Amino acid sequence: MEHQEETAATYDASRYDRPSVTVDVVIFTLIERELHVLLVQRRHWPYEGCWAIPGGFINMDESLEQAARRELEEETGVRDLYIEQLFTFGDVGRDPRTRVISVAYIAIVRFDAQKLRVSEESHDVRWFPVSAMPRNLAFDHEQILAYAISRLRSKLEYTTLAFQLLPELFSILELKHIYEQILGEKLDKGNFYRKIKEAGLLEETNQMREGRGRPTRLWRFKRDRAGDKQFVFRWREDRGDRA
Amino acid sequence: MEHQEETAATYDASRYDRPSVTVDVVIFTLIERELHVLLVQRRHWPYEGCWAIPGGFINMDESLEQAARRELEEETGVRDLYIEQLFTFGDVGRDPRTRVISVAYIAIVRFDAQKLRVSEESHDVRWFPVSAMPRNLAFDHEQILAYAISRLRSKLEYTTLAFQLLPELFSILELKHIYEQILGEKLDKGNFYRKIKEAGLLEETNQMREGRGRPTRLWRFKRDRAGDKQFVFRWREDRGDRA
DNA sequence: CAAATAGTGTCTATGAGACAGTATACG
DNA sequence: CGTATACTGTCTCATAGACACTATTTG
Repeated sequence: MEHQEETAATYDASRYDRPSVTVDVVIFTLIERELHVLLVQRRHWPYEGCWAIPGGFINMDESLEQAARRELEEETGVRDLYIEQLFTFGDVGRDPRTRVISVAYIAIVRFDAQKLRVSEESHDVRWFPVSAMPRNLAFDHEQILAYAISRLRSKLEYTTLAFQLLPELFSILELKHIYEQILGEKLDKGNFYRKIKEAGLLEETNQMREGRGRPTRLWRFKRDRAGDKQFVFRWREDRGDRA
Repeated sequence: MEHQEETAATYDASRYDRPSVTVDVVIFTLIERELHVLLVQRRHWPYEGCWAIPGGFINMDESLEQAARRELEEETGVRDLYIEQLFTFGDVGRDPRTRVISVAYIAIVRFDAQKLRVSEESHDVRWFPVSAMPRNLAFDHEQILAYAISRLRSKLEYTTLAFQLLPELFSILELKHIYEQILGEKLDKGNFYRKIKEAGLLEETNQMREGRGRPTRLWRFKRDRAGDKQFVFRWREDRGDRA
C-alpha cells in the first residue's frame, strides 16, 4: 500500500478489494416466562430454507446501529427496542457469496405490543425458545447465537437488563422467577425481597393482582434518573464470561 | 435487493456498494509504573502528521484478528501479545477517503522485550502515557482510545489482565501498586496480602530482591490451568462501565 | 539505636444465606 | 377450619475494611 502523493482529489476508493459488511441482530424476548429468540427462514440462496438471525447489508449512508434497526424493522416489523453491539464476526469463508464481515447486535423487546411481519426475503418469521432452537442455522449463526446467549446471561446477572423483559407492572415474585430462569437455580424468597427493596429500583403502586392465595402487590421500575436504563442491580457477585 | 433466482454461479459480488474495513489496535503497556499507549505518526494524507492508533485495511484472505496482528507487526514491530476485540466503529464520515468500518482491538504487552520499528507508513512510533496523550488524533481515534481505556480499566478491576503487565517475577507490593494506579486510590497493605494469597494465583519463588529496607520476596503467576490466562481475581466488587 | 521497607494478626461492622414465622386470600 | 400464596423477621457465618503489630534490612 503506497499512496505517496495521494490527496482527496487523487484517492481512488475502488483500488482495494473490499469485503461486504452486514449487520445481524439477535432479538430476545420473554414469552410465558421463557427466553425466546426471533429467527427468519430464508427464501433465497444461499442457505435457502434455513433459519437465520435477521440482518442484511448496510447502506453507505447509515451508521451501523441505524442499519441494525432498519434491517430489523424491514425483516420482522420489530421496532423501538433496546439494542447493543455484540461482536464482529469476520472469518474468511463464513459466507459463500463473498467475504462478509458481520457486525452482530443484541436486542431486547417486551413480547407484548410487537407485531411480526414477514418480508419479501423470508418464508417465515418466528420466536423460538432458546432451549429448543432449530438445527442447522444459516452461515455461522449458531456460533453468533451461542455467544449472544452467553453474553445476555452474564449481563442479566449484573445489570438491570432483565427489567427490559418485564411488562410495565409486575410482582416481585415474578421478577424473582426471571432471575431463577437465568441463573438456573432457586433463590430464597425472603432474601430476594430484602435485596430488591434495598436496591431502591422499584416503585410501589397501589394496584394488586388476584390469584389463588393472597393477592400480590404490583410494582414498576423507577425511571427517575437521566437515561432510560440503569445498570445497578446485581443479584450474585460471581460471574463467568464477561465479553 | 431482489436476487430471485440467484445461485453461486450468477452471484455478482460487485453489484452492491461496499465500505472499506480496517482494524485498529490500541496497545497498552506499563512503563515505570504508568500505563502507556502506542501511537504512530502518519506520513500520508489524510491526517498527515497526526498521531493515530496503528491499524490498516484488512486483506481478503485473513481473519480480523490475523489482520490486527499483521498490521501491528508491520507498523510497530510489536508481536506475541494478548489481544481482544473492543468494538466496531462505523459512523458515516469518520474517514474522508471513503466509508470505512473499523474493527478496534485492545492489546496488552510487557514493555521489556519489545523493539519498536517505524514503517514506511509512519514518521514515528512512540509510547505515550495515558495521562498525557497528544492532542488531535487522526480520524475518531480519540473516541476509540477513550473507550479502550475505560474498557481496560473496568476489565483490570475484575480480571487478572493486570498480570499481563508485570514482569515474570514481581513482589506483592508491586502488584498492589498497579491496582492502586488503576483504581486511583490507596489500598490496605494487609488486606491486599490476605486477598491475593487466598486467591491462590501466585507461586512463591525463593528469590528475593534487596532494597532500602527489608528485602522482598518475588512471586510469579501460576500457569497451571489450561489456558494462558485466567480471569479470576477481582479486587473490588463494584464497577461502572462494562462493555 | 532510628528509619525504612516488608509482612502478619486481629477486631468489627456489614451483609448474604438459611429458615421460621406472620398475613390474607379462597372454599 | 385448611391450604395456598404473599410477605417479614431474625439468626449465623463469612468477609471486607481498619489498623495495630512484628520482622528484617541499612546506616
